[in-house]
Amino acid sequence: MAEDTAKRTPVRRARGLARIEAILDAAASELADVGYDRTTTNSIAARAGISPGSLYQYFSGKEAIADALAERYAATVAAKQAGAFGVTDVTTPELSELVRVVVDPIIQFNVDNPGLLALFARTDLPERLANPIEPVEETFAARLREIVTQRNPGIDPGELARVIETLILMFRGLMKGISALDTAGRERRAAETRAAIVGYLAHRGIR
Amino acid sequence: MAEDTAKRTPVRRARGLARIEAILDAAASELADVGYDRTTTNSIAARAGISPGSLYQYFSGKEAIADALAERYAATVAAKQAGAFGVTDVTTPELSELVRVVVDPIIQFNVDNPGLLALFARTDLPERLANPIEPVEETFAARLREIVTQRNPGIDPGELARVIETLILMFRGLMKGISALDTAGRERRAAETRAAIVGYLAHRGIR
Amino acid sequence: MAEDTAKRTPVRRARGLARIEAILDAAASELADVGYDRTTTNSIAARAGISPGSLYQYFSGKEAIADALAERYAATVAAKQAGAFGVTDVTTPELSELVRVVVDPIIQFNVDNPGLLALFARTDLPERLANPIEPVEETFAARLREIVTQRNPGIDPGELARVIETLILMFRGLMKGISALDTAGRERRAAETRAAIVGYLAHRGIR
Amino acid sequence: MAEDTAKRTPVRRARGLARIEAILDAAASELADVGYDRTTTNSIAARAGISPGSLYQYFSGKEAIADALAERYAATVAAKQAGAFGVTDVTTPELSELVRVVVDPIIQFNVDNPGLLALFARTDLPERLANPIEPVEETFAARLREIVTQRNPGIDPGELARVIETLILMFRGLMKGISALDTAGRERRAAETRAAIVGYLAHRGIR
DNA sequence: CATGAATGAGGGTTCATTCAT
DNA sequence: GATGAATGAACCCTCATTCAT
Repeated sequence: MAEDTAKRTPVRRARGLARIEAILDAAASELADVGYDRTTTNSIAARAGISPGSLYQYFSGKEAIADALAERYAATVAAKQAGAFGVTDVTTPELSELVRVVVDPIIQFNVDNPGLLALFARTDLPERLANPIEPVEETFAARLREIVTQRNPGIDPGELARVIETLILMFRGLMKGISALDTAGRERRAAETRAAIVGYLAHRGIR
Repeated sequence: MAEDTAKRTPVRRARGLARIEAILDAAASELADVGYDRTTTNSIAARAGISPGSLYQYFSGKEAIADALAERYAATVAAKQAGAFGVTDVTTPELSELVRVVVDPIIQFNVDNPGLLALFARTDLPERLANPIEPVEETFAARLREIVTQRNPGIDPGELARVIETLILMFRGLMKGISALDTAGRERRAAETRAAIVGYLAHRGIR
Repeated sequence: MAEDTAKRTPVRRARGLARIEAILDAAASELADVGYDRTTTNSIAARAGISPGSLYQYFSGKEAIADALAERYAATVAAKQAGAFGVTDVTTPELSELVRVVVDPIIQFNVDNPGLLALFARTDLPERLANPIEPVEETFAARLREIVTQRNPGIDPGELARVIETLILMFRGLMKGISALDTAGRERRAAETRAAIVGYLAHRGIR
Repeated sequence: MAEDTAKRTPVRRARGLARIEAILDAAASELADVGYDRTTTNSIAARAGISPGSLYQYFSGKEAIADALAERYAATVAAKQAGAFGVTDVTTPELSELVRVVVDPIIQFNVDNPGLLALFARTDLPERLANPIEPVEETFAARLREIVTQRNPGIDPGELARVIETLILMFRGLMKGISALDTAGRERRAAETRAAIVGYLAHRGIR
């Protein structure tokens, strides 16, 4: 996508990157507002302040925009995770404290990026094709897997997989509409989300 | 839409009702397969074995079909709930036992009606308009509210509302894709769902 | 394409067939006027007096229209050939007389169907895919092959193939723009076409 | 377009001319590959190694490129013809020998310039506008006219015109796809082309 | 009532051409 | 001059809805 970017003048490259970001921002907004199917390339272009044709200068089509947005989400999450996790002692803290540290940034990310959930809700993908948004959650899932394994050394791999999947599904559900809430509402939702996760894990005997 | 149904001959009315059911069945299948946006009125008609024109004899449009399907789901759930709940002692059982009795029929309903979730996932609705599917969950929510109130008499109404909402959202997330699983997979998912609900409630101090 | 046509009422079927003919007529006109690439589905629809959407009731797309038109040409040519050839003694007549009898109907067909040539001139087909119009010429080529073989029993198959190909290519070239000529011009062009064919064959030693 | 070329420095002019040649080369290749309609100005620019904007520095548009290419073909053909014809005695040789000497360079030119035929095949021109490629053939036609007149002094002008036109049309048809053939195939095609021309002329009573 | 052909606005996308840099 | 991003009209096609039969 950006292999020969270096050949261009810095100013051009900068403008191109800004355009790409603007398009992805516009796409994210549209996704949040009307979902994937009703997000049109023309509406993305309009929202990004460019013409329909220009959009195709940067992306090969609607799907490519979704892919790039998914990638951008994944990169941002990875960066956020690195920051939040890197400094944290994983084995010592209480479960509820750990959940707060690990989960809160993810919640915040969902609040900040209401388009994210729309990508998970895509209904136009044949079953056999992975939804390109999956890597976003995989970043999260991988970290969870690591933490749970470190704290529960003997855990059965199949059980681990089930637990992670359950956490992801619960989490997705609980993030629904969180961006539309006011600050107090979001904090309440975040508290319930933490409670649900801690409660589930505790009940499951996972520390 | 059906106000003057009584004027028609019984046989006509019966045929009309059968047609309506066929249309709703077809719509549910399509919804399950491709989601709301990609469900076309023509495909519904084809699946129902009627012509596109006939479909509009019974429904004023695509939206009206979704509404009617939501209503039908609500009615079915209400009926099922009545049956499953009516005979049950609500205050005595262990939480985990109660959850099994209350939640399992709902899980089964989701398994049997994969179109249901597609209605919750609609992205084409302006925020201010309630999703017509909500009544389905309201049926469930009302019963949950009743049970929780009976078992936890002094509970704060605001807290109650938050708990119910959280349960609903978790539940929705956990039902995602359950119809596509095999029997063993469904049972595992059901077990995790129960664990999540029980764990959340227990952690919340709700019995 | 028309497998279950019989199920429809006769009047509907008749109208459908008329529409198909109208679309093919319109397509042929457009092809003759502006060529394949510049023939648009919308212009075909407009010329056929229908809406763009209606066109797709009868054909799956632009390519399918070209295919159907090619088929219709092939069928018409086959019918014409049968009539002109069936009653003719092939071995006895002078070459020039035979050419007149065999070639004139083909010339007339090209005059009557200026869209035909546009199909041969398509530039959008990957080499490996046969142009769907080929069968039209194949009908002609097959008859030529038969005649030449009967009159020149010992002819080498490779030479035969080369001769037929050459005749076809010459012929295509000579039909260019014939529809735009007036009656006298057409007759002159036909005369030259016959002369070219007879001359080539005679020079080649083929009787 | 190039009126004030003289004002520029020689080096600039030279670079400009090189650019023009590069653009015409690129256009010819594209024409050969995909035909006129599917040849895009952007693909020409890319193939010429310049930007789309630069292309418009040298040509006012797609049509102008086709015109210039036609002119270049015409000039090249004229030069080639001069060379091949200048040294030849036109009245003495056998017809078949003369045809070989006159026609072979033209065939070779078509082999070497597969884009040429694509210009003749343009379908986007209103009837009233002459195809700008015609001058190419006119060069050829003029020489043919001259030769035929010299060898057949009393020929009727109308008949002469008809013969020349017929030769051109046959020839065009026979050049179709010749570039795609291997060496042996090309020689066979050339032989048939000569046979067709000789045969036609002989049958027509033209020596 | 049922039918299914007809409609036409709008979707994703391309490309000849323009213009700020 | 050269660049290549930007433009927007037009392309092929879909689908919710209507209407003549």
